[in-house]
Amino acid sequence: MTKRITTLDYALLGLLSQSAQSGYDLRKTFETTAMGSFSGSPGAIYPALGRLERQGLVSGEVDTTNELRPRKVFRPTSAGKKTLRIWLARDIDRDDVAHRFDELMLRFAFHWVLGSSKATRRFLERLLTSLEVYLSELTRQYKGLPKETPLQSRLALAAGVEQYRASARWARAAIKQFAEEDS
Amino acid sequence: MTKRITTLDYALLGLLSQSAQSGYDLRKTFETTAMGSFSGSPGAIYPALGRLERQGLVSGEVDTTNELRPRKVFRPTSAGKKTLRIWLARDIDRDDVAHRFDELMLRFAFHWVLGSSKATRRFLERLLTSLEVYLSELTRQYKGLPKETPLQSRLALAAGVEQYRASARWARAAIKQFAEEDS
DNA sequence: TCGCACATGTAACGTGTTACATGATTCA
DNA sequence: TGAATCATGTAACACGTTACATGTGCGA
Repeated sequence: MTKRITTLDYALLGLLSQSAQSGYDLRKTFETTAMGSFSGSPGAIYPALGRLERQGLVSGEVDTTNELRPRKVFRPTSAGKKTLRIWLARDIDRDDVAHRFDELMLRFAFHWVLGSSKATRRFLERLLTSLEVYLSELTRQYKGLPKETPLQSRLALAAGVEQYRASARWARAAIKQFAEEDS
Repeated sequence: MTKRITTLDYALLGLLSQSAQSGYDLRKTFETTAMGSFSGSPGAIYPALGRLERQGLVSGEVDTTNELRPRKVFRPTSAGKKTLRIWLARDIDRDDVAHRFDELMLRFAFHWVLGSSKATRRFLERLLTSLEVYLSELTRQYKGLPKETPLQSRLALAAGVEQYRASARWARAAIKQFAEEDS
């Protein structure tokens, strides 16, 4: 009965895979970068680190190089790395693009952990397929709007369509970049 | 001490402004349309309707036209309509586009409630400005990435940039549509 | 000396998710 | 008869937000 892991947990695991850090360092990353959407208030991140430590996914040790002002530095355990890799390689479906798109992008950002550009290629291809599925659904919805639908509502839906179209273009360009490389 | 109102609450208020509906109707809307991102599990929506009713923002009455199978139909009160309008006309800042973009689009979708296309024009112009502010921030972040940044992380940030660029283009086009009209 | 950045946490609170509960009607 | 749809809800649980608590070191 392994416990449920949240997106924030995965974000922490990914960041800690880049470099061992303290809770404070992680907070600053959330505050200053585009990853801020995954929060980073102390009331979220310190409990999350505690949970991950209890589950054996990260281990924290107090840094004593600077005697006063101790920091607790966390790094992923091998179990944590495995958990992260499983998440990264998960399959993608329509619901992921429809409701959890930023989680998908977070996964992609950490995809370097897997090492193989083959896995990344797979990810991007599945992403593009799901994007196209969802885009055709959205377009159908747009065309099927009752004619009395207010212009604003119509445009709001169109905004979503444009965002997803941009993402699909991006995915196609990204695939090309990874097609040229080898793993 | 007015209670905090969640995005789901506003979504419900907006939908009920279009037409009086039961909880079940609302759930189906969330399930079948792009508004699904704002959830709509029974465990979220029925309590939300109860809260709104206790706060006097909606009123529900049992529909007896169909004797068996009673439905409780909700409609916004005048206080509820006012609350909704205040939310719709709220100012937009950088944090809204950075962390709550779909909430902004939800607001825009319900903007017909305000009646005046002047308010909508204002909304779109503020939105565009905030988008441009955030876009320049993201671009700066992109250019400032350390050169050892993995390609995947770099591309993930680029995906965000492309999404926001698409939104800015959309906003410019929308402004034109509302500039032509009068209110 | 004042305030800010460093650094880690806890407590109250409310909300959403998941799963369950109930029961009638319609259709195959 | 059994499954799906209509229709409304409740209960357990855990998570995130907001606000608070505490204390050091450094620069103006």
